[in-house]
Amino acid sequence: MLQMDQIMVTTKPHLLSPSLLPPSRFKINKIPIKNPNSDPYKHQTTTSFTPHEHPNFEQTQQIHAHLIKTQFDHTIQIPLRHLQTHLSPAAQYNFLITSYIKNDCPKIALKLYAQMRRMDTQVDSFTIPSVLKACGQSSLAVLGKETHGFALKNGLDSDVFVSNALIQMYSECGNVVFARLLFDQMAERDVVSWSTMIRSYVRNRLFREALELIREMHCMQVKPSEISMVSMVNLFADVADIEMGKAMHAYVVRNGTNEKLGVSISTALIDMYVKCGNLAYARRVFDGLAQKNIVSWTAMIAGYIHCRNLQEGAKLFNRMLVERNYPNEITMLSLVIESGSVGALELGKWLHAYILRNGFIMSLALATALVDMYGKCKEITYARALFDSVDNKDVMIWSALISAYAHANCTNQASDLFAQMKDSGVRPNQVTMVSLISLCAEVGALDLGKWVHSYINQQRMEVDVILRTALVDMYAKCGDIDMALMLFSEASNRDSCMWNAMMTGFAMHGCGKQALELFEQMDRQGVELNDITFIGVLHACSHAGLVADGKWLFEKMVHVYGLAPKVEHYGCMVDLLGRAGNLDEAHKLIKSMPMQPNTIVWGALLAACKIHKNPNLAEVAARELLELEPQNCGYNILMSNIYAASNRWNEVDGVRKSMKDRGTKKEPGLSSIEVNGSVHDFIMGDKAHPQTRKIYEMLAEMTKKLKEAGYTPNTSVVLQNIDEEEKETVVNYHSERLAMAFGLISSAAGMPIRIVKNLRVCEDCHTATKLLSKIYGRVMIVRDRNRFHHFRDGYCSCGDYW
DNA sequence: ATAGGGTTAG
Repeated sequence: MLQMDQIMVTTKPHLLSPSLLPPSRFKINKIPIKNPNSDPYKHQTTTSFTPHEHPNFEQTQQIHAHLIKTQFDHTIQIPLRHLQTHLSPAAQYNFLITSYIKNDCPKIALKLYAQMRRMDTQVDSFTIPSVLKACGQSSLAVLGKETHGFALKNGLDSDVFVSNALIQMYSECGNVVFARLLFDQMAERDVVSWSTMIRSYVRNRLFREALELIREMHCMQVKPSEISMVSMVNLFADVADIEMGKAMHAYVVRNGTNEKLGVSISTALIDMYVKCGNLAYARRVFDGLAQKNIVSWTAMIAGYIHCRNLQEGAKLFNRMLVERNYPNEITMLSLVIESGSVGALELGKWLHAYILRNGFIMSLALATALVDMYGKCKEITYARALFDSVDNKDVMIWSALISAYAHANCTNQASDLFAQMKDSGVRPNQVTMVSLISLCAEVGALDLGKWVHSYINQQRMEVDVILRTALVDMYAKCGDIDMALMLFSEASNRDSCMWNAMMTGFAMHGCGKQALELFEQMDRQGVELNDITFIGVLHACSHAGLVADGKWLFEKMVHVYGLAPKVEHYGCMVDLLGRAGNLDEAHKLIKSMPMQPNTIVWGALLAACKIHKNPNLAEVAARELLELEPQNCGYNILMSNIYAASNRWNEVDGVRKSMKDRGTKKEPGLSSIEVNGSVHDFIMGDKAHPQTRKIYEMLAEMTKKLKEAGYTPNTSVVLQNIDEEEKETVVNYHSERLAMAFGLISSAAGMPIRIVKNLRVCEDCHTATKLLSKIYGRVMIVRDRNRFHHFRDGYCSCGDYW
C-alpha cells in the first residue's frame, strides 16, 4: 500500500565552485593608466551608439578607461565617437555618471563623482542632479545630504533642476518632510517641482497631502502640463487605490484643455483603473474615447487579461481587428506578459501562434516575454525550446529561463544554466541573482545559496532592497537565521517586504519573542504594516505558543490598523488557539467568520484536534474539508490517523474505503538534502538512489542504535491497521530517514545535516531525530512544511510544540 | 500613453 518505488534524484556534479569563477570583469583600477604605449583600445575606432543614446555597460567601461587615461595625458586622441566632441572633463564625467546610472550601477557613478571632486574637476549644475539621482536610487541619504551641502556652498542650489533633483532624492530616501521644506523654500518653481513634490507624497503613501498639494497648485494657478498629469496618474496607478484614483480622475477632467480628454491621459487612466482592479471604470474611460488608437486598445485588452477576464479580452481583441486597429509588438508584449502573470497558458499559446502567423519578428523582448509566460505556467519544455531557438541571447532571456526553472524548483537545471550563462560571457545582474537566491530559499539549498551570495560579493554587484530581501529570506529558510538577521541589520534601506521576510524567518524558527520585537520596531518606525506582516507575526505567536499576544495582535489589526482580516488571518488564529488546546474557542471563531472558511482554516482545526486527541470535533472539521475538496486525500489521511490513534480501526477502514472509491491518493512525503551543491530528493521507501545499498545499511545501523537507546517506534502515526512489525518498517523508511541516512554517510563527522520536507514532520520521526542527533553527535536541521526544527543533543528547538 | 527577467504571504 505505501510502497513508493518511484524515485526522483539528481546527482549531477555541481558546476559552480567558486574556484572556477572567471576573474572579475570589473577592474577599473587596474587599467595601466600611466603607460601611454599600451593602449588596449587602439584599434577600436567606432562604437555602435549615437551620442543621444547611452551606451551599454561594456561600452561605458571602455569610455571610463579612456577617461582615466586622458586625465594623465590630454594629448591622446580619444577614439570613441562619443568623446571626440571636445567635451570638457566635467562633461565627460557627467556623461559617464549618467551612463552608469542608466546601466543600474549607481554606486560606480558615485565613485566617479568622488573622483571628480578629488581631481578638482568642475562640478556643475548638470552633475548634481545625476549624482542626486544615484543617491536616491541607492537610498544613500548621507551622501545625498553631503551633495546638498556642496550645492549650497557652490551656489548651485538656486538652479531649478538641482532643487527638483534634491526633492526627488530626499523623497526616495524616505525623508518627505525635508523634501517639502526644500519645496517651500524654492524661489521659483516649475511644473516639474510641483509634480515631483506630489509624487513624493504618493510614493510615501501620504495621499491626503498629495491631494492637498494638487489643490494648492490649482489655487496658485499653476496649470499642470499633460505630461505632468500623466506622470501623476501613473504614480497613483502604482499605489492601486481606487478612491485616490477617482480623485485623480476628477482632477484630470477639471484640468483638461478640451472637453474630451486626450488619448494619452485617457490611456494612463485606463491603466490606473486596471491596476486598481476596477475594470468597469477603465472600460468607461475607454468607451468614452472618440478616437481610439492601438495604445488604448492595448491597455484595455491587457487590463481584461490582468483581471482574469480572458473571454472579454479575446472578444475585444477581435473587435479591435474589425475596427482596423492592428496590434504592434508592444501590444503582443503586453498581452503575453499579462497572460503569464495570470497563468493563462491557452491564451499565451494562442498569442504565440498569432505572433508567428502574422509575421512578427521574434525580437528578444518578445521571446523573453514568451519564455517567462511559459515559465509562469510551469511549461518548462516550451520555455526551453523557445529559448534554444533564439540567437544572441542577452541577460534578460537568460534570467527569464532561470526564473522559469526556479518556479518549477529545478535547482540543478538552474545552476547549470547559470554556469552556461557565465561561460558564454553574459554578465548576470541582480535580477538573475534574485531568481537563483529565491530558488535556493524554496528548496532549502544552503550551500548553493551561500555560493551565489559569495559570487555577488566577488563581482562587487550592487545589492538592492529586493536582492537583500531575497538573501534574508534564503538564509532564514535554509536554517541560518543568524546570517539572515545580520544581512537584515546591515541594510541601509528596508521596505516592508524585507521586514516581513525577517519576521517570517523568526516565525519559522519559533522565535516568537524576536518576531514580536520586530513587529514593535516596525510599528515605531512607521513601516507600513500590511496583511502579510500580520500573517507573519500571528504565525510566530502560533509557533511559540504565545496565545495572549496573538489574540491581542488580531484585535489590534482590526481596531487600530483598520485592516480587515482575511481568511489567512483566521487560519493563523485557529491554528494558534487550536495548538494551545483552546479547541472550542477556535471552533467558535470559525463560526463567527464573515466569509466562508477555506480548507486552511478547517485543516488547522483538524490538526489541532489530532494533537489534543479530540476525535469528535475532528470529525466535524474533516467533514467540512471533504465537502470542500473531496479529491484531496490529505484530510482523509489525517482523519484516519485520528481514528487510528484511538484504535477505531473500523472507522479507519471506512475512510480508506471512501478514499479508494473516490480514487484519492496520498501526497507522497518528499525530503531533500543538498550534498556538494547538488540537491538529492527522496520519497518513502526510495530505492533508486545510486547509493541505495549504503543508505539502507546506514538505516539499519540507525535503527539498531535507536533500539539500544531505548526507543520504541510510535506507530500510531501510520494509518493502516497492520501488524506492529510492518508498521515499524513503514515509519523507518519515511523519506526524511532516508535523507538523514544519506546525509550521515556523505558528510564529514560533526557537520550539521539539513533536510527539507514537503509535509509536516510526524511525531515518530521527531522523536527518532532527537535521539539520532545525540547518538551521532550531529546537529540536524529539518525544515518541514510549517517551520524549522533544530535537533541537537537529544532536544528540538520547537520544544515538541509544532 | 500600452513596453522583455526579480523579493515577503498563500
